[in-house]
Amino acid sequence: MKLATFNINGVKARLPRLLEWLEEAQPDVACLQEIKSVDENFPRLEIEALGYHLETHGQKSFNGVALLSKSPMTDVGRGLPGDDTDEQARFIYADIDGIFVACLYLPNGNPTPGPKYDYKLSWMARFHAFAEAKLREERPVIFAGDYNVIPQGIDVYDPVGWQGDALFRRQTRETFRRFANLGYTDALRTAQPTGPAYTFWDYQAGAWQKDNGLRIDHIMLSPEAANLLESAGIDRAARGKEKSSDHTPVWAQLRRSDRGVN
DNA sequence: ATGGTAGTTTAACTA
Repeated sequence: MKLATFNINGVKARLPRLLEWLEEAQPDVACLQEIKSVDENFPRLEIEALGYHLETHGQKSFNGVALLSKSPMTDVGRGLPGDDTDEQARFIYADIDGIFVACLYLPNGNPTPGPKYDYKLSWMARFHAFAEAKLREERPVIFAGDYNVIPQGIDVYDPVGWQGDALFRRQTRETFRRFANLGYTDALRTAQPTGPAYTFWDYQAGAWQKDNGLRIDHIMLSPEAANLLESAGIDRAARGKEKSSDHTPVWAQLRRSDRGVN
């Protein structure tokens, strides 16, 4: 199974790029973030025409996540548990071929300090609790998406300049590390342990041309899912196209989990 | 210290 995550930054503006990427990359499962669309306006027919089942959790103007899968999805859920007052559409999950797959768009958190950073930390605390509970099921679990977290200095072009930013400050990295240390493996860093592996380049200041990137899109695997990992990578070429998203897709290839693999 | 770009939506917010 090939699973990919892609922050598309607006499904309406990005539809041609999205369709062309799906046809080229042929992911079995795609986790999309920042669809910036309500469910009723999502271009469902175009996606289904490529052979995908589709589940969305949309919102007007901002945020919004979607799951695309060539296999049917069951036990679909929307929203991150733990706060009934949270109206932001940042989390959707489903069972796909025996694997639990969640697509997430973690809050940016800037400016910091302030209410937006507080929201980021509280969202991460709820996510930690969810991921910890999921681990106890002892089965393949995948959390893929835009984490808005730069895990280490190697994952940003200018670590000093970014040290106060909500994506990189110490508390953000520590909170992400505590989640990972529950037992979640970073698929991309398993395939590529060293060196820059950016997934985002700002539209501004020629960031793409200068390769001033960040690694903030991650595919995190439970131990049972990590056992299935064959390879992982970044579709860098997508970022260089006309009218591209400011993010580029990250993918992981996993063996099917239909047997008792240890 | 500000602005640089893009999407959604139409002045301002988010990133």
